[in-house]
Amino acid sequence: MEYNFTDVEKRWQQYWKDHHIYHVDEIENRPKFYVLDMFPYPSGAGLHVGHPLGYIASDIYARYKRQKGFNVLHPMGYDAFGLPAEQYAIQTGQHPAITTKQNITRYREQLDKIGFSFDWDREFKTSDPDYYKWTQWVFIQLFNHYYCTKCQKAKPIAELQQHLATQGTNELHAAQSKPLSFTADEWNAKTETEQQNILLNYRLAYLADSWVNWCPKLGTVLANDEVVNGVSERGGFPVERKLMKQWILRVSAYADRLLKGLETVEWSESIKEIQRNWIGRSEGAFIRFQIDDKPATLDVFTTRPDTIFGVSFMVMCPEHALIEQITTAEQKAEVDSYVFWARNRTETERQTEVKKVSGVFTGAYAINPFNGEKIPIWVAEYVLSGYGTGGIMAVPAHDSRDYAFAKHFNLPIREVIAGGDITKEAFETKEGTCINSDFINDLPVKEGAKKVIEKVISLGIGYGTVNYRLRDAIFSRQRYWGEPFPVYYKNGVPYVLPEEELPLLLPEVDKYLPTETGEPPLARAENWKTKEGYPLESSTMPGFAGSSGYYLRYMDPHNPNELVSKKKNEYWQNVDLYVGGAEHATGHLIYSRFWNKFLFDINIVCKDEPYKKLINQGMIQGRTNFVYRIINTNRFVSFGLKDDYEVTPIRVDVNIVHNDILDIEAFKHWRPEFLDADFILEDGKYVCGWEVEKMSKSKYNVQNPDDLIERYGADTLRMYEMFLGPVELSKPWDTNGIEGVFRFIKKFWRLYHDKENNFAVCDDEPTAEEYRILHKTIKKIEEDNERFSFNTAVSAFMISVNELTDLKCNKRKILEPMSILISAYAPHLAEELWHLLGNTDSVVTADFPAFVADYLVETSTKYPVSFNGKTRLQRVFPADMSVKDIENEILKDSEVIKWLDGKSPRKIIIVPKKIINIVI
RNA sequence: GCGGAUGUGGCGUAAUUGGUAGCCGCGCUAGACUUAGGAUCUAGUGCCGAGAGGCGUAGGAGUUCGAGUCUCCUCAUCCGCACCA
Repeated sequence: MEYNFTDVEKRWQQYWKDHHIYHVDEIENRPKFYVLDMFPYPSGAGLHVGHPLGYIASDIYARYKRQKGFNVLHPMGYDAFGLPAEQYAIQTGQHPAITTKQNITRYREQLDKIGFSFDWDREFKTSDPDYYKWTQWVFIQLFNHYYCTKCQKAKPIAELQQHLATQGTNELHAAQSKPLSFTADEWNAKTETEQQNILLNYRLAYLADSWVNWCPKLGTVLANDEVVNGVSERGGFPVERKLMKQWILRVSAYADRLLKGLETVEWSESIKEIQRNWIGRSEGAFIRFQIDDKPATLDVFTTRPDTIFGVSFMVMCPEHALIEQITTAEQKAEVDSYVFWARNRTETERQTEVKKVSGVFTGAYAINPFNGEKIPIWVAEYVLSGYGTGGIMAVPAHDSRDYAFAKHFNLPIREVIAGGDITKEAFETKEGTCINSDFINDLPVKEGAKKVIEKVISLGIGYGTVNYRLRDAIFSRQRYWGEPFPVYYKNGVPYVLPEEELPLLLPEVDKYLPTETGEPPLARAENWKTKEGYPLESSTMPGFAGSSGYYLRYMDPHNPNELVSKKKNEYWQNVDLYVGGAEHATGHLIYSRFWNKFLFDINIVCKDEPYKKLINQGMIQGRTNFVYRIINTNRFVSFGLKDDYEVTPIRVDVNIVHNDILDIEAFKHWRPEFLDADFILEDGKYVCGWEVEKMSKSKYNVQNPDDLIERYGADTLRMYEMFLGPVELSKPWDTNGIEGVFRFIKKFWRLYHDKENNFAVCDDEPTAEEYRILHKTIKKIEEDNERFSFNTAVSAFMISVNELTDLKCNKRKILEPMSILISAYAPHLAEELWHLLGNTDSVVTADFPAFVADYLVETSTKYPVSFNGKTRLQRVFPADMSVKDIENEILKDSEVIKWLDGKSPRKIIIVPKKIINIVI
């Protein structure tokens, strides 16, 4: 009997649990380190081999850091609110809490089998009332704060009220939905309800009518990042635009800080770039255009104020409030029908027909403030309501979209930047010289823009500004399975509940569907109102509510009085290493940063950024196997011969295929229709084809970690997942290679055992060579761990085990440190060996072995000798030999003389301890 | 279209600072052992060539004594964004 991983793994998992080995407390004099995995949504399908990839990497790092003397916080929990459990509840009538609980139990079992070092004492799920109490609490704080644009931080709404009561909107520096203007007297004269409505214009969590992504199939509104290519991210259902009253978070107020903060975090360049694009900062100007013959103005945002003399028409988005006011009687019918058509188009339609030009003339004109020219105002879909002001000044000569529009409707195109050929296409460069532009003629573009902005300011019709693409986040969902808003309505105006009344519990409902009148499911709950009888909000919060600040709660998970205590927050600070998928780049990772910055502003947390270092693990794709059935038969032809027949490829369960060879007997019993199938073989085997696809049940390519653990053990699975390649890289799962790692684990075990599998480690003094191997390994593992290069570390373990096996080394002074080194990777194996070595404590708490450089000092160096850069031979010289001496020696070498072939070297390059290159 | 990343044996990959390209593992070949197996061990395995040797890191050019690594161009693949004014 060799290494019995089943017994060993079970035994130590129990031991770790019984002895609370992974429990962590704050320890004042010990440096902290916080390692966090993006917490999982517990889906019904359980874990497949792709999920633990990141968890294994972070677990290795957490264990390593602990052995290096850090107090490591490494928690786990569940993002438990969400659509799948609710969809399932709608179908079956079963409460989503029950499904969620079952799924979590399954997840936990699977996670436990892999041997993670999570501190489960800190576990929570977002659907626990003790947890969502704090999600609701943060919402109340957001509601009670506004963003001061002058001091660039959140401030209490009471201060804003004070300001309005004494100065009105004068000198007000607040992020707002729309600019308002009134005096203190006007404010004070307003009713309570009127004032509350106005305050919504400034609150960081506010209620507003806005054009939202409405998904009828899911019966809810979605945030921008939840809509992908015009369909819902979950389920892939169509999304429409709809004007609805919704809770919204004023994320846009933090756009600039979210952008700047990226410079302070250690994230991959690609993910920072995705966030930068999503935030989409652009510099330009707001300019107000007077409408001809009307007491109205049209505001535009432009990044190219330098092209103001090239404006030949204006465009408003179909949602623009001004349309009704300025459209002329003659144009009204046409405009109405266009606007109706455009507003009711789905996101998908819009996006697939981007190249199609459409629009309609309003009949109204604006006046160019710089030359008094009358310019026609159009309505067109290509101008978006959510960006800038919803209106643009069109400069067809220097913007390709305006150009296409002008060509289509035969509008004038006027060149104002020299250098292009506007008869062919728009000339969009930002380097160039202004022409046909009055007082900015001959100026470079940048100078021209500056001058125009100065003029705009002096005319009092605008200002230079920065605009962001980042939009406020819709925060309401018309669903059941989420956090209830701690909000009630009085006179139609929202108020938040007092903090003492939290948590506001999710009520029971008879059905998880909207009411007959189209209200969200919570409206079905009996008595869904406050003690005083005011109706409560019936929407719930979105999935990202609970995941935005969860990292904080792990610091102080059971605190009933605070989200996190000041003391514990100051100890744990923020996440040192965050591991998770790159798909959260524009969702969770933005919201979470926003949420944290707000909590920083109100002095709840001590760090401005939540996640210092981020690693995005790659996706593990499935490797699907195919068999080939000859058309109209039950005959299957092997991969290499299939081209001689007309065949249908059929996906086959990867679990009955080994190294692409089909287990024919298993195949016959896989499905009844294959029972009497026959086969055309090559070399007596049926060879399957393969393809890389997403891992999914329907493709029969799912590899379940439990099966692999049963066959090879958790340590093998852990090391194999790391061995596949760099953590960040996406790669197809291929079980074939796992045998190699399995052999390695057994070989490692055999170092400590004799042929009869008796533990046999001796106390002899190791040789210099054995010490060299050990310290080379210590150095390598330490370096690789530090740079998250776990694949190369596994390979380094294999090399040293091969070398120690060759030396038949079974010496304690080598093998004991080796067991510590490998414990982060193969904790069960390491713990067993550690105890066999006579230790009574856990290897988890052992110190990482100290590297001693002396053991690696070489007395001689083997030099590759190359001629014109091509390596020809090798020569050994003492390590301390001078360059001059080496040169003399090498030229006497008979082999070198042979390669010189009678010529004399032009130059000899000798890099000490590296290389000798002879140039002929 | 814009932005980012990647490209190395049959396969997954390695080469940390410009210094012997292919470590480690899979697969494959041959052999040993064996109550035949999806176990273990030994040797070999980038390509061409009998060999000497030649070629070789997507392709092309360049810098350098020396390039997988640096620069420029081209191609391919993946990811993100996409009427963002």
